[in-house]
Amino acid sequence: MTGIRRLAQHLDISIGTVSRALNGRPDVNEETRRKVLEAAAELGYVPNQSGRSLRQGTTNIIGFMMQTGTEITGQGDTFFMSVFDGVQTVFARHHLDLVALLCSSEEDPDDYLRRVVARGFADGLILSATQRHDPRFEFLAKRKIPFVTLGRSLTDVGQPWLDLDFEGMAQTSIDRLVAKGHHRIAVTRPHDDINLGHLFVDQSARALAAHGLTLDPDLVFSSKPNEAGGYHVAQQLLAMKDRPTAILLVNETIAIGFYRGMSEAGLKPGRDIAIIGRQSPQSHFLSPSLTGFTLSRRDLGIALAEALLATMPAFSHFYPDAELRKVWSEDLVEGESDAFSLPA
Amino acid sequence: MTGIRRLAQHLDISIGTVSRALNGRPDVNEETRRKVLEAAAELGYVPNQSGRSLRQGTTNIIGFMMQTGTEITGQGDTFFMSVFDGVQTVFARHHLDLVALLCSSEEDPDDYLRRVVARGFADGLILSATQRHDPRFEFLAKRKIPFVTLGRSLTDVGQPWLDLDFEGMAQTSIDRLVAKGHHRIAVTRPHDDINLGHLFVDQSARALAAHGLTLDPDLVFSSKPNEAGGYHVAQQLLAMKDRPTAILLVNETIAIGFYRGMSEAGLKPGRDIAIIGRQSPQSHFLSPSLTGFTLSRRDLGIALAEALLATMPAFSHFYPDAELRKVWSEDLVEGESDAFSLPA
DNA sequence: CATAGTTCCGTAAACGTTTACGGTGGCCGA
DNA sequence: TCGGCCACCGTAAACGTTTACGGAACTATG
Repeated sequence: MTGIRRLAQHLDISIGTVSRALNGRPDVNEETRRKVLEAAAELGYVPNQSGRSLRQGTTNIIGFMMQTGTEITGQGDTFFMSVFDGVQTVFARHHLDLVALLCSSEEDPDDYLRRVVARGFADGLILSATQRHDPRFEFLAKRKIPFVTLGRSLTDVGQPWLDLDFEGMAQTSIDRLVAKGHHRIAVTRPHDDINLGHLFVDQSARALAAHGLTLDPDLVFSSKPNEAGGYHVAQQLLAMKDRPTAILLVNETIAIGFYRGMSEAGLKPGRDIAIIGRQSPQSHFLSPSLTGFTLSRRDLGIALAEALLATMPAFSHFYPDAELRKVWSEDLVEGESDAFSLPA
Repeated sequence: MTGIRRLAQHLDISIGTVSRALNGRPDVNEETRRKVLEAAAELGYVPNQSGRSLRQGTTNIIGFMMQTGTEITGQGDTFFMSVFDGVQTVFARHHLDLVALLCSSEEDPDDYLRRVVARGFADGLILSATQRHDPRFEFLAKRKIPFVTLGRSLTDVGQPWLDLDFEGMAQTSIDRLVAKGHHRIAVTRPHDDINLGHLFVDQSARALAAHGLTLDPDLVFSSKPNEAGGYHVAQQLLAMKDRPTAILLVNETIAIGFYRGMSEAGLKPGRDIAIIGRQSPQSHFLSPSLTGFTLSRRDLGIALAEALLATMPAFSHFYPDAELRKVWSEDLVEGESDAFSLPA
């Protein structure tokens, strides 16, 4: 005699009533519910997840899919850890278990997702490292699996997304640098069609245009989003005959490599080139200090979780007015890396 | 009509035979097995995991528990990502699904583990960030849940573990530095009772003793395993009147902070102080280059997976002679950070 | 030919839940 | 008194598998 049956026998009531009591159904006497909960705690009863999954066709698991190994994510990965943390706190309130599904570098993300879904692993999914054209979207939409993405994509199937505010960052940065007298300004963009990084480039161009300036195509650098990428950009940029006086480093981690590249060339950020980047735990140890955007990753995770739950029928009533699609603004923290200004 | 029943009906055989065919049981005609597999592929049938879990009492899931948010892990987290990758490749061969269980900074790891286990989440677990005295060990042992740990602990319940070769690193480092004429050598250790970091300190002392030297207690620095920790160590160390001429930075990421601390004081690694640390993707961007130990994280993950499977009855025959307890040696990559030597 | 053994397959129970359905008893109003 | 309603509870089916058991057909052995 195990599980709920044991509990029922111990209380001398039927298993149906026990189940109803535990699941908060209305049609059970409050007095008996009290007894059931008490006995459950006493006997240390916890419902068997396989049993309820089988019956309800639901797993109570949400998967957060990330890529490992490959340098696509690049974020130094503490980024995702923090976001995950925020997501977790929301789901915990609903007794949903959050697990990280790390797609190995050896496996195709699409195949991996297919396996996960075929196995009926999760009730909902969070996708990161979205691609410009991402087949996963349609796949999930066709199977009616609720999901939300961290990052935009051109493949829109109506799912909720959250993303960084590329446009806002570009606008703010350009305005700031132009005000300091710069007119040859370089920007970086993701090397592949990850996310909608091109929005950053586009908006930079528009912002420059508003000041009567143009974005030189030679000053758009494609970079892997890691230290090596930034280092490589520095090498390319410093080899130019007519090198820019300022640069926007849109990714979190590339500033570290860029600094290294500059110092090897005997140059100093903020003195020889103005830099605006993004803050990260690692960037705090750069010298001179980095001027860059900062982001509450945890809040981002919370918003991500709420957006997902808002689309799941069983939970949507908890979040009637969640923002389903939202760019996440970042604050600019001023450092010394963009101190370099040109005479008017 | 769904699932295996549909498949059976389509083939006009019994569901029992279908199940046996799919699960590779011997008592089924090879010809029918072929047909079943064919039809399964055609109809896109995949067994319902809840059903088999309920019946077999097994989930086919292995959980890799990590801590998030808190600075305990510190490894810049790419460390775990890489290890995870290695684990994954092994499990994939056995159709085991690996998920990452990230314990939030807000939750007690013991409570978190309790929840995971109560839910019957996984067939086996990998624990990281082991503590000097770790209650999780006995908890799992009592429930007879197979697990392996990445890191040693004084709480030994006979489970397999893999760990870094603290003794080897200490011995190699001390010998090397002493050969360069250093006799005031500092070492770092984890700030809390994480892992068995004290082994590093102990072995350093023994190695020094073998050279007729002693380890000054004032030169043992306790450090959080992240950039800030290294920075703090630098500040303490540089403020000393009789400061050491060399230091061992046992953690992967603290060198970055230590470098920063030195440069702020106008000092240069490898010129004013000899440093031996540990390599990481980030440390490649340090200048001067770091002399440090390097580790095949992926291989470590593979060994970890094999050690776990070796203790699980259903898989142990695949790994008859897996090494269950092993320190993982690292190679020393020579850089410029320990160039500083003293005249004999 | 009788017997034993082997190979293959069908039957049905079991895993632990949830939930539709129906039933009992009490209360209330007509 | 009766019918109806309500609050509560028990019964049993269902979810999709796996597997112990037994049986049928066939082969080998004497």
